[in-house]
Amino acid sequence: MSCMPSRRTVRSDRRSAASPASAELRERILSATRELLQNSRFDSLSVADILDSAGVSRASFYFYFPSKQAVLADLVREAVAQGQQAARPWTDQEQDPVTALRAGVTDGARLWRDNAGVLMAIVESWGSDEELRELWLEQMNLFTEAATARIESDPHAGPRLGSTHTRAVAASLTWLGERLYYLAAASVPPFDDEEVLIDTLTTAWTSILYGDSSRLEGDS
Amino acid sequence: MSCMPSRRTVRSDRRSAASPASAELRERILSATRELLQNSRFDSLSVADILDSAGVSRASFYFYFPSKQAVLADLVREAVAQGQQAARPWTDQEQDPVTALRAGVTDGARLWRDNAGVLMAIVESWGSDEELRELWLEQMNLFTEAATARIESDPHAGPRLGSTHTRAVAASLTWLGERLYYLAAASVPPFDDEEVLIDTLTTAWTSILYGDSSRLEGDS
DNA sequence: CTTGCGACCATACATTGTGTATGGTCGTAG
DNA sequence: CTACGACCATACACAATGTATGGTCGCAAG
Repeated sequence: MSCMPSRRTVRSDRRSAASPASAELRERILSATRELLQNSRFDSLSVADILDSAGVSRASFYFYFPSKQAVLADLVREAVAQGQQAARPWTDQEQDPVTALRAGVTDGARLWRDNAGVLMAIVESWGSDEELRELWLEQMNLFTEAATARIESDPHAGPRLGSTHTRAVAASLTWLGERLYYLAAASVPPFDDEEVLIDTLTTAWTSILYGDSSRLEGDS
Repeated sequence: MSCMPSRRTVRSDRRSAASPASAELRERILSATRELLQNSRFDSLSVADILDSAGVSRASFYFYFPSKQAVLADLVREAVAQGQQAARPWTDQEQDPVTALRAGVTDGARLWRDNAGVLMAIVESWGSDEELRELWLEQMNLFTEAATARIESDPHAGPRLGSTHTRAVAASLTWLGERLYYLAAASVPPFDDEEVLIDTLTTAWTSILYGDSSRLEGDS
Protein backbone atom coordinates (compact mmCIF):
# COMPACT_ATOMS: atom_id res chain seq x y z
CA MET A 1 0.00 0.00 0.00
CA SER A 2 2.62 2.41 -0.97
CA CYS A 3 3.62 3.67 2.40
CA MET A 4 7.28 4.26 2.50
CA PRO A 5 9.85 1.85 3.79
CA SER A 6 12.20 4.72 4.18
CA ARG A 7 13.43 3.35 7.46
CA ARG A 8 15.79 0.94 5.86
CA THR A 9 15.86 -1.60 3.13
CA VAL A 10 13.31 -3.96 4.43
CA ARG A 11 12.39 -5.50 1.15
CA SER A 12 14.26 -8.72 1.16
CA ASP A 13 13.08 -12.04 -0.07
CA ARG A 14 15.18 -14.25 1.98
CA ARG A 15 12.23 -16.07 3.44
CA SER A 16 12.90 -19.34 1.74
CA ALA A 17 13.27 -21.63 4.63
CA ALA A 18 14.08 -22.36 8.15
CA SER A 19 13.14 -19.40 10.24
CA PRO A 20 9.83 -19.50 12.03
CA ALA A 21 9.35 -16.05 10.64
CA SER A 22 9.67 -15.96 6.93
CA ALA A 23 7.50 -12.95 6.29
CA GLU A 24 8.23 -9.38 7.14
CA LEU A 25 8.27 -8.82 10.80
CA ARG A 26 7.20 -5.33 10.16
CA GLU A 27 3.79 -6.50 9.04
CA ARG A 28 3.54 -8.86 11.93
CA ILE A 29 4.20 -6.01 14.30
CA LEU A 30 1.56 -3.88 12.65
CA SER A 31 -1.02 -6.65 12.66
CA ALA A 32 -0.37 -7.60 16.23
CA THR A 33 -0.66 -4.02 17.37
CA ARG A 34 -3.83 -3.52 15.42
CA GLU A 35 -5.36 -6.55 17.06
CA LEU A 36 -4.20 -5.71 20.54
CA LEU A 37 -5.72 -2.30 20.10
CA GLN A 38 -9.13 -3.87 19.74
CA ASN A 39 -9.08 -4.87 23.36
CA SER A 40 -6.63 -2.55 25.01
CA ARG A 41 -6.00 1.09 25.12
CA PHE A 42 -2.86 2.32 23.46
CA ASP A 43 -1.27 3.75 26.56
CA SER A 44 -1.84 0.60 28.54
CA LEU A 45 -0.08 -1.35 25.86
CA SER A 46 3.62 -1.98 26.29
CA VAL A 47 6.02 -2.88 23.55
CA ALA A 48 6.53 -6.10 25.44
CA ASP A 49 2.88 -6.93 24.80
CA ILE A 50 3.35 -6.28 21.12
CA LEU A 51 6.53 -8.34 21.10
CA ASP A 52 4.78 -11.28 22.71
CA SER A 53 1.81 -11.05 20.45
CA ALA A 54 3.82 -10.63 17.27
CA GLY A 55 6.44 -13.16 18.25
CA VAL A 56 9.19 -10.68 17.54
CA SER A 57 12.21 -9.77 19.52
CA ARG A 58 12.73 -6.45 21.13
CA ALA A 59 15.69 -5.76 18.89
CA SER A 60 13.68 -6.44 15.76
CA PHE A 61 10.94 -4.15 16.89
CA TYR A 62 13.29 -1.24 17.29
CA PHE A 63 14.89 -2.14 14.01
CA TYR A 64 11.65 -1.40 12.20
CA PHE A 65 10.09 1.25 14.38
CA PRO A 66 11.65 3.96 16.47
CA SER A 67 8.87 3.80 19.02
CA LYS A 68 5.46 2.50 19.88
CA GLN A 69 3.99 5.74 18.58
CA ALA A 70 5.49 5.17 15.16
CA VAL A 71 3.59 1.90 14.88
CA LEU A 72 0.38 3.68 15.69
CA ALA A 73 1.18 6.36 13.15
CA ASP A 74 1.52 3.72 10.45
CA LEU A 75 -1.73 2.10 11.45
CA VAL A 76 -3.48 5.43 11.36
CA ARG A 77 -2.15 6.24 7.92
CA GLU A 78 -3.42 2.88 6.81
CA ALA A 79 -6.87 3.49 8.25
CA VAL A 80 -7.30 6.98 6.91
CA ALA A 81 -6.13 5.94 3.48
CA GLN A 82 -9.00 3.51 3.58
CA GLY A 83 -11.19 6.33 4.76
CA GLN A 84 -10.42 8.75 2.02
CA GLN A 85 -12.19 6.48 -0.37
CA ALA A 86 -15.17 6.51 1.90
CA ALA A 87 -15.06 10.27 1.98
CA ARG A 88 -14.99 10.66 -1.77
CA PRO A 89 -18.68 10.33 -2.58
CA TRP A 90 -19.09 12.62 0.34
CA THR A 91 -17.62 15.52 -1.52
CA ASP A 92 -19.66 14.93 -4.61
CA GLN A 93 -22.89 16.74 -5.01
CA GLU A 94 -24.72 14.57 -7.42
CA GLN A 95 -27.51 13.71 -5.09
CA ASP A 96 -29.61 15.79 -2.79
CA PRO A 97 -27.52 17.35 -0.06
CA VAL A 98 -29.12 15.76 2.96
CA THR A 99 -28.90 12.31 1.47
CA ALA A 100 -25.29 12.84 0.57
CA LEU A 101 -24.59 14.13 4.04
CA ARG A 102 -26.19 11.17 5.70
CA ALA A 103 -24.33 8.80 3.43
CA GLY A 104 -21.06 10.46 4.34
CA VAL A 105 -21.83 10.30 8.03
CA THR A 106 -22.70 6.64 7.68
CA ASP A 107 -19.46 5.96 5.87
CA GLY A 108 -17.61 7.62 8.69
CA ALA A 109 -19.38 5.42 11.18
CA ARG A 110 -18.37 2.33 9.27
CA LEU A 111 -14.80 3.49 9.04
CA TRP A 112 -14.76 4.01 12.77
CA ARG A 113 -16.38 0.67 13.41
CA ASP A 114 -13.82 -1.10 11.27
CA ASN A 115 -10.87 0.71 12.78
CA ALA A 116 -12.13 1.50 16.24
CA GLY A 117 -9.02 0.47 18.08
CA VAL A 118 -6.60 2.41 15.95
CA LEU A 119 -8.74 5.52 15.70
CA MET A 120 -9.53 5.61 19.39
CA ALA A 121 -5.84 5.24 20.07
CA ILE A 122 -4.88 8.20 18.01
CA VAL A 123 -7.62 10.39 19.36
CA GLU A 124 -6.42 9.60 22.85
CA SER A 125 -2.78 10.05 22.03
CA TRP A 126 -2.34 12.87 19.59
CA GLY A 127 -2.09 15.34 22.41
CA SER A 128 0.99 13.71 23.86
CA ASP A 129 3.19 12.96 20.89
CA GLU A 130 4.42 15.40 18.31
CA GLU A 131 4.38 12.99 15.39
CA LEU A 132 0.88 11.79 16.15
CA ARG A 133 -0.26 15.33 16.73
CA GLU A 134 0.86 16.50 13.32
CA LEU A 135 -0.53 13.44 11.66
CA TRP A 136 -3.96 13.84 13.15
CA LEU A 137 -4.11 17.59 12.80
CA GLU A 138 -3.19 17.22 9.15
CA GLN A 139 -5.90 14.64 8.72
CA MET A 140 -8.54 16.83 10.30
CA ASN A 141 -7.28 19.61 8.12
CA LEU A 142 -7.66 17.64 4.94
CA PHE A 143 -11.18 16.79 5.88
CA THR A 144 -11.92 20.37 6.77
CA GLU A 145 -10.55 21.55 3.44
CA ALA A 146 -12.75 19.13 1.55
CA ALA A 147 -15.77 20.18 3.53
CA THR A 148 -15.00 23.84 3.02
CA ALA A 149 -14.73 23.39 -0.71
CA ARG A 150 -17.97 21.51 -0.75
CA ILE A 151 -19.77 24.14 1.26
CA GLU A 152 -18.49 27.01 -0.79
CA SER A 153 -19.57 25.41 -4.01
CA ASP A 154 -22.97 24.58 -2.62
CA PRO A 155 -25.58 27.02 -3.90
CA HIS A 156 -27.68 26.54 -0.76
CA ALA A 157 -25.05 26.42 1.91
CA GLY A 158 -22.43 28.71 0.52
CA PRO A 159 -24.26 31.99 0.59
CA ARG A 160 -25.66 31.48 4.04
CA LEU A 161 -22.35 31.66 5.76
CA GLY A 162 -19.91 34.47 5.92
CA SER A 163 -16.98 33.38 3.84
CA THR A 164 -14.61 34.15 6.66
CA HIS A 165 -16.46 31.70 8.82
CA THR A 166 -16.99 28.95 6.35
CA ARG A 167 -13.73 27.31 7.13
CA ALA A 168 -14.30 27.58 10.85
CA VAL A 169 -17.73 26.05 10.47
CA ALA A 170 -16.31 23.23 8.40
CA ALA A 171 -13.63 22.68 11.00
CA SER A 172 -16.14 22.57 13.81
CA LEU A 173 -18.18 19.97 11.98
CA THR A 174 -15.06 17.95 11.35
CA TRP A 175 -14.12 17.99 15.01
CA LEU A 176 -17.67 17.29 16.07
CA GLY A 177 -17.45 14.15 14.01
CA GLU A 178 -14.13 13.21 15.54
CA ARG A 179 -15.54 13.54 19.01
CA LEU A 180 -18.85 11.81 18.40
CA TYR A 181 -17.36 8.86 16.56
CA TYR A 182 -14.87 8.52 19.37
CA LEU A 183 -17.56 8.60 22.02
CA ALA A 184 -19.50 6.00 20.11
CA ALA A 185 -16.43 3.78 19.93
CA ALA A 186 -15.89 4.32 23.63
CA SER A 187 -19.48 3.30 24.33
CA VAL A 188 -20.41 6.60 25.87
CA PRO A 189 -24.16 7.15 25.79
CA PRO A 190 -26.12 8.22 23.97
CA PHE A 191 -23.74 7.75 21.07
CA ASP A 192 -23.16 4.09 21.71
CA ASP A 193 -26.34 3.64 19.70
CA GLU A 194 -25.19 3.90 16.11
CA GLU A 195 -28.52 5.13 14.87
CA VAL A 196 -28.50 7.97 17.36
CA LEU A 197 -24.96 8.77 16.35
CA ILE A 198 -25.76 8.99 12.67
CA ASP A 199 -28.97 10.91 13.16
CA THR A 200 -27.37 13.40 15.47
CA LEU A 201 -24.37 14.03 13.30
CA THR A 202 -26.51 14.35 10.22
CA THR A 203 -28.77 16.77 12.07
CA ALA A 204 -25.79 18.87 13.00
CA TRP A 205 -24.45 19.03 9.47
CA THR A 206 -27.75 19.84 7.83
CA SER A 207 -28.75 22.32 10.50
CA ILE A 208 -25.54 24.22 10.37
CA LEU A 209 -25.24 24.17 6.61
CA TYR A 210 -28.85 24.57 5.59
CA GLY A 211 -30.52 25.80 8.71
CA ASP A 212 -32.88 22.91 8.51
CA SER A 213 -32.89 20.26 11.13
CA SER A 214 -36.46 19.13 10.81
CA ARG A 215 -37.57 16.25 8.70
CA LEU A 216 -34.67 14.12 9.75
CA GLU A 217 -36.77 11.06 9.99
CA GLY A 218 -38.23 10.55 13.38
CA ASP A 219 -38.13 6.83 13.60
CA SER A 220 -36.62 6.33 16.98
CA MET B 1 19.31 16.24 44.71
CA SER B 2 18.62 19.51 46.51
CA CYS B 3 21.18 19.01 49.21
CA MET B 4 20.44 22.33 50.80
CA PRO B 5 18.09 22.16 53.72
CA SER B 6 16.84 25.62 52.94
CA ARG B 7 13.60 24.16 51.83
CA ARG B 8 12.25 23.81 55.28
CA THR B 9 10.19 26.93 55.24
CA VAL B 10 7.44 25.21 57.09
CA ARG B 11 9.44 24.95 60.22
CA SER B 12 7.71 26.94 62.87
CA ASP B 13 4.48 27.48 61.08
CA ARG B 14 3.86 23.87 60.73
CA ARG B 15 0.33 23.86 61.85
CA SER B 16 -0.55 27.20 63.31
CA ALA B 17 -2.86 25.89 65.94
CA ALA B 18 -5.43 24.15 63.95
CA SER B 19 -6.92 20.75 64.22
CA PRO B 20 -6.56 17.56 62.28
CA ALA B 21 -5.82 17.93 58.67
CA SER B 22 -5.11 21.57 58.40
CA ALA B 23 -3.29 20.46 55.35
CA GLU B 24 -1.41 23.42 54.19
CA LEU B 25 0.81 21.21 52.12
CA ARG B 26 -2.21 19.90 50.35
CA GLU B 27 -2.95 23.37 49.06
CA ARG B 28 0.66 23.88 48.14
CA ILE B 29 0.56 20.73 46.06
CA LEU B 30 -2.61 21.82 44.32
CA SER B 31 -1.30 25.28 43.58
CA ALA B 32 2.02 24.05 42.33
CA THR B 33 0.36 21.57 40.03
CA ARG B 34 -2.04 24.17 38.75
CA GLU B 35 0.83 26.44 37.89
CA LEU B 36 2.96 23.77 36.33
CA LEU B 37 0.02 22.83 34.18
CA GLN B 38 0.10 26.25 32.61
CA ASN B 39 3.33 25.43 30.89
CA SER B 40 3.44 21.66 30.71
CA ARG B 41 1.20 18.90 29.67
CA PHE B 42 -0.11 16.69 32.41
CA ASP B 43 1.43 13.50 31.13
CA SER B 44 4.84 15.07 30.79
CA LEU B 45 4.67 16.16 34.38
CA SER B 46 6.19 13.90 36.99
CA VAL B 47 5.38 13.90 40.65
CA ALA B 48 9.00 14.85 41.17
CA ASP B 49 8.33 18.07 39.30
CA ILE B 50 5.39 18.78 41.54
CA LEU B 51 7.44 17.94 44.61
CA ASP B 52 10.18 20.35 43.61
CA SER B 53 7.79 23.09 42.75
CA ALA B 54 5.69 22.71 45.86
CA GLY B 55 8.62 22.15 48.18
CA VAL B 56 7.04 19.03 49.54
CA SER B 57 8.47 15.61 50.12
CA ARG B 58 7.47 12.57 48.23
CA ALA B 59 6.06 11.01 51.37
CA SER B 60 3.89 14.01 52.05
CA PHE B 61 2.57 13.98 48.55
CA TYR B 62 1.39 10.42 48.86
CA PHE B 63 0.02 11.20 52.27
CA TYR B 64 -2.46 13.62 50.74
CA PHE B 65 -3.02 12.18 47.33
CA PRO B 66 -3.04 8.61 46.13
CA SER B 67 -1.73 9.60 42.73
CA LYS B 68 -0.98 12.37 40.32
CA GLN B 69 -4.40 11.85 38.78
CA ALA B 70 -6.10 12.54 42.08
CA VAL B 71 -4.49 15.96 42.18
CA LEU B 72 -5.82 16.70 38.73
CA ALA B 73 -9.25 15.47 39.76
CA ASP B 74 -9.28 17.96 42.62
CA LEU B 75 -8.19 20.78 40.36
CA VAL B 76 -10.89 19.91 37.88
CA ARG B 77 -13.57 19.86 40.54
CA GLU B 78 -12.35 23.25 41.61
CA ALA B 79 -12.50 24.63 38.09
CA VAL B 80 -15.89 23.25 37.20
CA ALA B 81 -17.37 24.47 40.46
CA GLN B 82 -16.29 27.88 39.34
CA GLY B 83 -17.83 27.12 35.98
CA GLN B 84 -21.22 26.16 37.23
CA GLN B 85 -21.76 29.69 38.29
CA ALA B 86 -20.85 30.79 34.82
CA ALA B 87 -23.31 28.31 33.39
CA ARG B 88 -26.20 29.46 35.50
CA PRO B 89 -27.38 32.48 33.52
CA TRP B 90 -26.93 30.19 30.60
CA THR B 91 -29.88 28.10 31.57
CA ASP B 92 -32.11 31.06 32.19
CA GLN B 93 -34.28 32.26 29.42
CA GLU B 94 -34.96 35.79 30.36
CA GLN B 95 -33.34 37.29 27.36
CA ASP B 96 -33.56 36.50 23.70
CA PRO B 97 -32.22 33.06 22.94
CA VAL B 98 -29.37 33.94 20.66
CA THR B 99 -28.06 36.56 23.04
CA ALA B 100 -28.27 34.13 25.92
CA LEU B 101 -26.51 31.50 23.87
CA ARG B 102 -23.70 33.79 22.92
CA ALA B 103 -23.30 34.90 26.50
CA GLY B 104 -23.07 31.31 27.62
CA VAL B 105 -20.52 30.49 24.97
CA THR B 106 -18.49 33.51 25.99
CA ASP B 107 -18.61 32.46 29.62
CA GLY B 108 -17.33 29.09 28.61
CA ALA B 109 -14.47 30.69 26.75
CA ARG B 110 -13.54 32.69 29.81
CA LEU B 111 -13.68 29.64 32.02
CA TRP B 112 -11.38 27.83 29.64
CA ARG B 113 -9.04 30.77 29.41
CA ASP B 114 -8.80 31.00 33.18
CA ASN B 115 -8.29 27.30 33.67
CA ALA B 116 -6.67 26.29 30.43
CA GLY B 117 -4.00 24.12 31.95
CA VAL B 118 -6.29 22.11 34.15
CA LEU B 119 -9.02 21.69 31.58
CA MET B 120 -6.65 20.73 28.81
CA ALA B 121 -5.12 18.21 31.14
CA ILE B 122 -8.36 16.51 31.90
CA VAL B 123 -9.49 16.45 28.30
CA GLU B 124 -6.24 14.77 27.40
CA SER B 125 -6.31 12.35 30.29
CA TRP B 126 -9.84 11.25 30.94
CA GLY B 127 -9.47 8.43 28.49
CA SER B 128 -6.68 6.82 30.44
CA ASP B 129 -7.79 6.97 34.04
CA GLU B 130 -10.97 5.62 35.48
CA GLU B 131 -11.43 8.30 38.10
CA LEU B 132 -10.84 11.10 35.66
CA ARG B 133 -13.07 9.44 33.13
CA GLU B 134 -16.02 9.28 35.48
CA LEU B 135 -15.44 12.79 36.68
CA TRP B 136 -15.40 14.26 33.20
CA LEU B 137 -18.21 12.13 31.85
CA GLU B 138 -20.34 13.20 34.79
CA GLN B 139 -19.49 16.80 34.14
CA MET B 140 -20.42 16.58 30.48
CA ASN B 141 -23.55 14.83 31.57
CA LEU B 142 -24.55 17.58 33.95
CA PHE B 143 -24.08 20.10 31.24
CA THR B 144 -26.03 18.01 28.80
CA GLU B 145 -28.89 17.64 31.26
CA ALA B 146 -29.07 21.36 31.76
CA ALA B 147 -29.05 21.97 28.04
CA THR B 148 -31.68 19.34 27.47
CA ALA B 149 -33.97 20.89 30.03
CA ARG B 150 -33.44 24.25 28.49
CA ILE B 151 -34.20 23.03 25.01
CA GLU B 152 -37.30 21.15 26.01
CA SER B 153 -38.73 24.13 27.78
CA ASP B 154 -37.96 26.40 24.88
CA PRO B 155 -41.05 27.09 22.80
CA HIS B 156 -38.99 27.60 19.69
CA ALA B 157 -36.43 24.87 20.01
CA GLY B 158 -38.37 22.19 21.80
CA PRO B 159 -40.94 21.31 19.19
CA ARG B 160 -38.47 21.24 16.36
CA LEU B 161 -36.63 18.25 17.63
CA GLY B 162 -37.90 14.78 18.18
CA SER B 163 -37.96 14.29 21.90
CA THR B 164 -35.95 11.14 21.57
CA HIS B 165 -33.20 13.11 19.96
CA THR B 166 -33.21 16.15 22.12
CA ARG B 167 -30.82 14.68 24.60
CA ALA B 168 -28.52 13.47 21.88
CA VAL B 169 -28.51 16.89 20.28
CA ALA B 170 -27.76 18.51 23.61
CA ALA B 171 -24.95 16.04 24.18
CA SER B 172 -23.44 16.71 20.80
CA LEU B 173 -23.43 20.43 21.45
CA THR B 174 -21.84 19.84 24.83
CA TRP B 175 -19.06 17.76 23.31
CA LEU B 176 -18.62 20.16 20.44
CA GLY B 177 -17.91 22.77 23.04
CA GLU B 178 -15.48 20.56 24.86
CA ARG B 179 -13.56 19.93 21.69
CA LEU B 180 -13.55 23.48 20.39
CA TYR B 181 -12.54 25.06 23.66
CA TYR B 182 -9.78 22.50 23.92
CA LEU B 183 -8.54 23.23 20.43
CA ALA B 184 -8.57 26.91 21.19
CA ALA B 185 -6.54 26.32 24.33
CA ALA B 186 -4.16 24.16 22.32
CA SER B 187 -3.77 26.94 19.76
CA VAL B 188 -5.12 24.89 16.91
CA PRO B 189 -6.34 27.11 14.10
CA PRO B 190 -8.79 28.47 13.36
CA PHE B 191 -10.00 28.30 16.94
CA ASP B 192 -6.96 29.95 18.41
CA ASP B 193 -8.77 33.16 17.51
CA GLU B 194 -11.24 33.65 20.32
CA GLU B 195 -13.67 35.58 18.21
CA VAL B 196 -13.82 32.81 15.66
CA LEU B 197 -14.29 30.32 18.46
CA ILE B 198 -17.22 32.15 19.97
CA ASP B 199 -18.87 32.92 16.65
CA THR B 200 -18.57 29.38 15.45
CA LEU B 201 -19.86 27.80 18.61
CA THR B 202 -22.73 30.24 18.78
CA THR B 203 -23.54 29.51 15.16
CA ALA B 204 -23.64 25.83 15.88
CA TRP B 205 -25.94 26.20 18.86
CA THR B 206 -28.39 28.53 17.19
CA SER B 207 -28.38 26.61 13.93
CA ILE B 208 -29.03 23.31 15.53
CA LEU B 209 -31.60 24.59 17.99
CA TYR B 210 -33.38 27.16 15.90
CA GLY B 211 -32.40 26.24 12.39
CA ASP B 212 -31.16 29.74 11.98
CA SER B 213 -27.54 30.43 11.43
CA SER B 214 -27.87 33.65 9.56
CA ARG B 215 -27.78 36.99 11.24
CA LEU B 216 -24.89 35.93 13.40
CA GLU B 217 -23.13 39.10 12.79
CA GLY B 218 -20.94 38.97 9.78
CA ASP B 219 -18.34 41.34 11.00
CA SER B 220 -15.15 39.73 10.00
C1' DC C 1 8.91 15.73 82.26
C1' DT C 2 8.03 12.28 79.24
C1' DT C 3 5.25 9.90 76.43
C1' DG C 4 2.22 9.72 72.42
C1' DC C 5 0.67 11.36 68.27
C1' DG C 6 0.09 13.72 64.01
C1' DA C 7 2.24 16.23 60.33
C1' DC C 8 6.07 15.99 57.96
C1' DC C 9 10.74 14.68 55.65
C1' DA C 10 14.70 11.69 53.69
C1' DT C 11 15.75 7.88 51.44
C1' DA C 12 15.68 3.43 49.67
C1' DC C 13 13.33 -0.04 47.17
C1' DA C 14 10.39 -2.87 44.13
C1' DT C 15 8.37 -2.58 39.82
C1' DT C 16 7.38 -1.42 35.27
C1' DG C 17 8.32 0.62 31.02
C1' DT C 18 11.39 2.62 27.30
C1' DG C 19 15.09 2.82 24.26
C1' DT C 20 20.00 1.38 23.38
C1' DA C 21 23.59 -1.49 23.14
C1' DT C 22 26.31 -5.97 22.52
C1' DG C 23 26.92 -10.09 20.75
C1' DG C 24 25.30 -14.22 18.45
C1' DT C 25 22.74 -17.43 14.83
C1' DC C 26 21.67 -18.61 10.22
C1' DG C 27 20.91 -18.60 5.54
C1' DT C 28 22.25 -16.76 1.10
C1' DA C 29 24.98 -13.75 -2.31
C1' DG C 30 29.48 -12.90 -3.85
C1' DC D 1 34.53 -19.50 2.43
C1' DT D 2 33.25 -15.30 3.88
C1' DA D 3 30.55 -11.21 4.35
C1' DC D 4 26.38 -9.46 5.13
C1' DG D 5 21.65 -8.78 6.22
C1' DA D 6 17.74 -10.21 8.93
C1' DC D 7 16.91 -11.67 13.07
C1' DC D 8 17.07 -13.03 18.26
C1' DA D 9 18.52 -13.05 23.39
C1' DT D 10 19.83 -10.43 26.92
C1' DA D 11 21.45 -6.93 29.58
C1' DC D 12 21.80 -2.17 30.65
C1' DA D 13 20.84 2.75 31.49
C1' DC D 14 17.18 5.75 32.71
C1' DA D 15 12.99 7.42 34.22
C1' DA D 16 8.81 7.25 36.72
C1' DT D 17 5.44 5.37 40.03
C1' DG D 18 4.03 3.91 44.37
C1' DT D 19 5.41 1.78 48.93
C1' DA D 20 7.95 1.14 53.02
C1' DT D 21 10.99 2.40 56.90
C1' DG D 22 12.48 5.24 60.07
C1' DG D 23 13.24 9.72 61.82
C1' DT D 24 12.29 14.93 63.37
C1' DC D 25 9.53 18.39 65.35
C1' DG D 26 5.89 20.56 68.02
C1' DC D 27 2.16 20.07 70.94
C1' DA D 28 -0.84 18.18 74.36
C1' DA D 29 -2.10 15.12 78.06
C1' DG D 30 -0.66 11.99 81.76
